[in-house]
Amino acid sequence: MVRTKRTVIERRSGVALWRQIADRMRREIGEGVLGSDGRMPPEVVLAERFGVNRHTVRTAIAALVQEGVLRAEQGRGTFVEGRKRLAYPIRRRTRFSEGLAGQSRGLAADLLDHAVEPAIADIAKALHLLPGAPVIRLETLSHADGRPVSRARSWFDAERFAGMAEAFGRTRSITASFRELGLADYLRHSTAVTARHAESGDLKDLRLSPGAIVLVTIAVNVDAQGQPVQYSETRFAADRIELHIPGGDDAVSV
Amino acid sequence: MVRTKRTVIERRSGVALWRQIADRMRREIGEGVLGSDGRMPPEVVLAERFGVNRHTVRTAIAALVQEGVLRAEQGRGTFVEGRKRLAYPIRRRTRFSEGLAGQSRGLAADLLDHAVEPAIADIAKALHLLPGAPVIRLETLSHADGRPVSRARSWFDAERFAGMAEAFGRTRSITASFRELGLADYLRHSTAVTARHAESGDLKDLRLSPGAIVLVTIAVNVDAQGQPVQYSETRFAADRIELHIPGGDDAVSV
DNA sequence: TTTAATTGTCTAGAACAATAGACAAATTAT
DNA sequence: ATAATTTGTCTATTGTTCTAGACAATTAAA
Repeated sequence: MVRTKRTVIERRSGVALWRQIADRMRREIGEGVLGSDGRMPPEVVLAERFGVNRHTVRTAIAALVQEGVLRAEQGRGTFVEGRKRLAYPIRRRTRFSEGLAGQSRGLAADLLDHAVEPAIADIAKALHLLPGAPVIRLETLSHADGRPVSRARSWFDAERFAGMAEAFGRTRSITASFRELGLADYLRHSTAVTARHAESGDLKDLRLSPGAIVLVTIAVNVDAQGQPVQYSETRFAADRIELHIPGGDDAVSV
Repeated sequence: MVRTKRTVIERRSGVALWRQIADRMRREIGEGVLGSDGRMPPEVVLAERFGVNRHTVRTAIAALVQEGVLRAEQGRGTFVEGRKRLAYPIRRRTRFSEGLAGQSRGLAADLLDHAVEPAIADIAKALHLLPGAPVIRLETLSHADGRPVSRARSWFDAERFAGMAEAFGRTRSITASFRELGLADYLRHSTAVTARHAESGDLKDLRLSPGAIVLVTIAVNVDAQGQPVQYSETRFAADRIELHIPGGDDAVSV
């Protein structure tokens, strides 16, 4: 990543100074610009650098401490708890754990909720089903290094993948669950990426502070015959994950 | 895009209520949830829905009017000016104008600035040059439908593509400029995507309000022999553009 | 024309954010 | 042991944001 200019803190922008500073420090920590030695500059120095009062910086630091990014010790200083952003490769055939393996430990996925429901238009279309056909919805949360990195909502044809929720709850893996249900392999058909502010539910699950950004991917997986098997919307904590799209093999058109 | 729950407006979050509401309305307008008929609900209704005072909603609307997303007419109502997000496809052969052709008119790219400078480590590495080797830096701004959509910073080997700035200033196209300089074709080698709050420079160029989000892509283009020809960092206005990756993969596949 | 619906403007007070200064408490260096 | 450095706590003041209410101005409908 290349950075040249100095972000100016904006007043009267509807975003409190402490929040702008917190967001910026979080980013710079992720980029290694700040606290690369694990230690943050003293509050007075940061206040000077951002052109604000020391108390304002303290509020920002308190937010990052709350988030688990920083740790403050009286008399000693403030230290970095989090680490650099993980690179998440988006390829035709990539699986969560393979993608992050080697960069992090403690990979895990939790099943938060699941339900069978009628497919709304978007999902029916993506899965090549009739609107209203029963689909299984899975709400999952993925961790790396003990920190939550993504929150996903996936839909599957309830007829073809009847035991999906049960299998995922046990295996904690989509790939493994598919295999149990007779699908040996699958490919990514399409992925749309956008970004927005995290919503309150995601703030909680991903342990973010208000104003934090999520990268959102909308993806469709297909089986070897090109039949859609999974539709999903995933929210990544933008300050913990970076999506990588290698330009390798040619792609199926949309 | 699928949405189930109702985003709660967060108080004491460091983000002013009017800004949270503005951000959310901008997003819902982009998704067609709000103002799909071109008309916004009355202020009183919006205030009720968000659980805030009418004046707070008015501040949010004023920001979106300033941004060009809404237009308010006394006695008549408030109307949508902007339109849905454009899809920007990222493929092996990614071209700006081809990508957005058919979705919008008035495509244009402006050259804001250019310079020859020594390559810093990141860029030298990406372009397979020695650190400090001369590179051309181009600062460009792209529009669609008369609205700015992306702001890019690109680097090229100054030796191989000596006339790049002049050619781009004239042709307003990277593809055309490459062709003039003897490069008939190029491919996308890699793309990294992340997201963050827009910085003050981009706020101005992309005509965004503070707190707005930009999608950032770091891309490397290569020639037919695999030799890197361009390194670029592009910031897209996240509420105007959605990146589309045919045949990618994402996080649910644990 | 009258009425209803809607945006625009004004005033005043309450809640929140930022500044300023002083000093306490803990740690490290001299 | 003493001094310097650094985070933690407290009080007071000022500016910004949010709420509340009233009413004007404009448009469209009855």
